Amino acid sequence: MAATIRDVARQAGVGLGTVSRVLNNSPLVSPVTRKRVLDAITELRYSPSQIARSFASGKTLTVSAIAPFFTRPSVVERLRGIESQLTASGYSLVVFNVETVARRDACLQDISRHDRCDGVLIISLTPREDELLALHEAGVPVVLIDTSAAGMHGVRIDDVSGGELAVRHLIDLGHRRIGFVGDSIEQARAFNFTSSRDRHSGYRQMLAAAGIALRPAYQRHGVHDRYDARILAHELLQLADPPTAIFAASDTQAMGVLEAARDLGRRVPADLSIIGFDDIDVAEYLGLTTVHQPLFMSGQRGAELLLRIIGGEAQESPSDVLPIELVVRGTTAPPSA
Amino acid sequence: MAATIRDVARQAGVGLGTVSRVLNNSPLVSPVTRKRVLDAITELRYSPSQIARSFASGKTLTVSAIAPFFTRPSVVERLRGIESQLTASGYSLVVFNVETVARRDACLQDISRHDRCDGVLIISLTPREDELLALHEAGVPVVLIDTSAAGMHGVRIDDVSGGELAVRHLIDLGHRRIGFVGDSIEQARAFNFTSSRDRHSGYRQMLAAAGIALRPAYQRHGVHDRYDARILAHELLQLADPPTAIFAASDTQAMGVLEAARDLGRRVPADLSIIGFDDIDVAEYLGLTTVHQPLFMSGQRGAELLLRIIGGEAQESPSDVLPIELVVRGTTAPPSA
DNA sequence: TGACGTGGTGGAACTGGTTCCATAGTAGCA
DNA sequence: TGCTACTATGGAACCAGTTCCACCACGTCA
Repeated sequence: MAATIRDVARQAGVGLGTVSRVLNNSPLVSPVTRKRVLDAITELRYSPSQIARSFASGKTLTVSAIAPFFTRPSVVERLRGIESQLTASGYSLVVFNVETVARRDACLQDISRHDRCDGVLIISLTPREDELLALHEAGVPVVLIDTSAAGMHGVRIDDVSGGELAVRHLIDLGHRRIGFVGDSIEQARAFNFTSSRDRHSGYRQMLAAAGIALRPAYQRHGVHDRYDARILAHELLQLADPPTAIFAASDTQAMGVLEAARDLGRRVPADLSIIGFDDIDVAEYLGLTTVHQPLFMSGQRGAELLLRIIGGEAQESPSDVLPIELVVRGTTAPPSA
Repeated sequence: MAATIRDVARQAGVGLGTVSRVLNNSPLVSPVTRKRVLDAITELRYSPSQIARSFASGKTLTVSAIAPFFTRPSVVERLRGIESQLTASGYSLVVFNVETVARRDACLQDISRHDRCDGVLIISLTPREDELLALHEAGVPVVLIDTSAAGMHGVRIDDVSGGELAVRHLIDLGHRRIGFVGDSIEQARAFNFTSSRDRHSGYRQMLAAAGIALRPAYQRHGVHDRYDARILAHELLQLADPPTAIFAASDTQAMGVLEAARDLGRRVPADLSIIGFDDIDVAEYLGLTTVHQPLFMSGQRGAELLLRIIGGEAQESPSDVLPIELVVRGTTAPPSA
């Protein structure tokens, strides 16, 4: 059917190796021969088979990304960063969406067996001990984004500091009664998510540093979405002694808190201050005060790092920590009276 | 290094073909032999090379999706539908993000040459005549999502009817001065987007049907994002005789219109009614009246259709039209006075 | 003049599966 | 008992590239 490299060789009156050399831009071809080959390629409308190429060379020019909940704006933004970096380097991106624990485990196991990609990017999911071992044994280059693990390369932020940053902002404004809304502990454990957990640590540490007692009733955990966050915030706001400020572990959850405030007629920020985390696209639209993290860049850097590892460049610093920044908008203010 | 099928054959004391048959669940293997082979596989920790498999069989078990502006919530939702359907069928998804016209053209050209995937899903981008020809010639199965083209399979909605539906709602409420904010005509032409154009047609037809004269000043076009939509809405609202209602060609653009109303102190819906299109996730959050289209399902159906085509099942009906629905929320009301 | 190096070239061997043909074994049947 | 038919099996050929070794021609240098 389609022309093969042998057809081209015959047509051009040269050997197989020469055509291969032309295809791979080897300098060891004389200009005259090169032209003859190129002419034959054009004439036969030849296009090399990528699969045969991968098969013979062992390189697939493909990278996999494993991402939980693909629809979360923060994840999408990271994927966009990954895609931009990969296509710039001629690599393709295969995407795996993880929405259940079973699939999470299946994906992480599969990597170790697949030879379908040259490397893997794992977003927000932290491999467990046994999985780390399997990955190491399989020898597949892996870069973690938004997490880290012993002996693994990664690109992340300091979530504990981020939590501290958010809570310090609230304390600086004069708040003492500060609530927290974050991910369900069971879900986080099942998927092995760490960001909400770490931001929560930051929350606790900063309160402790300010001499504010921790109140268990002020700390709520639920599924990472607007709906659960809204319910949790309802609970917080209906306490006898409700918080005057709430730190949500993500902007998505902050949106749920905003809804709850609206439901209960609390004015934001007059009656209630709200701060989120991530600085996703709609945060600006909603005027949400939040902690900005470079999402697009995390994907870009992660992909770049992975490609360097694939290319055989040894990386001294295993983990890249990106800067975060407080973005004050309209949902935080000093507590009223 | 890793065990090959020949190692397994030797270990199990059987022939190559038998191992291959076991791997492919052929019934032509006796239970005893099958067990021997499976034991050898376990013992050698053998895992078949996917690439070699693709190479030999010509099937890649991979599907490509070409999507413009990956970050748009509507596109993400479609991709999620695609991914869910594909993984359920054991296929992988390679994603190509298109953000420039050059990349659009490159992607569409590449498909015809690549043998890297078994089929292609194209989201929102309509191939041109010459591209259609090339695709046809290449013989790659293609399914279009959110568009259609002569002789191509597709999954879409009726955007003209959608535009009519939105505008009829406004007319029914008593509006006569109705503005439109949609995609820039140049950009739409360059990418060959059609949805905003068709929704605009629906707008014009419904106004004509209601005997309302078209006013060029009421129809504005800009880049498909919040920022441009905000500026365009500003222009509309500052006309001497401003519209009492605005139909935005997408929810994203409706968000820009909402911002403009806020900027200028117009109350929504008292002073200004706003209707969007798509019913993306935040539309509910914002209480935006809009035209709902089944985004997730469009991806799912498109992938399903593509897999059937790849499987060799002839499809009689080339184009699948999904239902749309008016969702009335809080941003539309009768005009005041 | 002969030894040596080097740029340019051809082609066999190899990658790890699938496919298909040949063949052995065995049951069914007249 | 011999013929047929069908199951179970082995293994060569094949997919389309890359890689590497052998080799030639030609210039350089002692």
